[in-house]
Amino acid sequence: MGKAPCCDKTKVRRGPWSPEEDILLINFAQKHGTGGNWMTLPQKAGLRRCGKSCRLRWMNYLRPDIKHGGYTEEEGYIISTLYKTIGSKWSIIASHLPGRTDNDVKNYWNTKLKKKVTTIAEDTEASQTPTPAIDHSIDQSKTFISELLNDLNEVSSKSSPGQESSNINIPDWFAYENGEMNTLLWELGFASSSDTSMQEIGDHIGGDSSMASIGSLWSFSETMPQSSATNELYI
DNA sequence: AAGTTGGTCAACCGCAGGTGC
DNA sequence: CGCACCTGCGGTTGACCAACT
Repeated sequence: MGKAPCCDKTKVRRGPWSPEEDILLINFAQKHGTGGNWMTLPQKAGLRRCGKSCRLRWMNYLRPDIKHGGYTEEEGYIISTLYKTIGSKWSIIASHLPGRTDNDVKNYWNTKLKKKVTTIAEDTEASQTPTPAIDHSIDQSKTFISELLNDLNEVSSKSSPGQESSNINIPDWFAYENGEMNTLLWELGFASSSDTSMQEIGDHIGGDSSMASIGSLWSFSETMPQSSATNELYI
């Protein structure tokens, strides 16, 4: 048995939203919030739209905290780095960029960054010299890594409940001494210099850069498409 | 000036996962 | 436990616009 469609497509409006429709949705959201049922919202709000369409319009465009366009170099860098690290998990990537939506981030990557990154990769390959990363403060890098680890740990715990860290294959990079790790972090642009240590990062994360947290990260990363560059995936 | 091409981005589609009955 | 419904997500499409020929 096929899945029932979410709405009758012959009875709902489709395509671009008119200003009038936007106003109806905004007014309804301001009065009643959007926490209820999206499927019944259109009727209550007086909209001839599918609930999914209303949700998408609100989440991606009408929310008051949304930023449109004007991506900074910093944001572009974060998107590129996260994409290399976790792949097309747009919602996770967007959660690291206040005011940005998954759709917006995805569009920005597909239309601008993908080409840029490909070009840089080709240039780098041609010249055999690493492309210098954008300069970041150590604090920014630590915060960034800490948040990323939290997110990945959360996803990992959901995707493989009960998995013991002892059963996890520890990647090569984990065996790195601080020196190699520093270099790796620097190469990936997580640090502005080579003086960020795993201990510092561990302290920042909460005094625990142990096998368990790193291991859960690895168990998560095992489900990810592997990068051709061996050191890109594992942070 | 008209036609073509390429870039951008809002919106749609289908699927997966969560939840309640 | 199985089903139906709802939400969220990622991939894709298509309309619009600017740049180019």
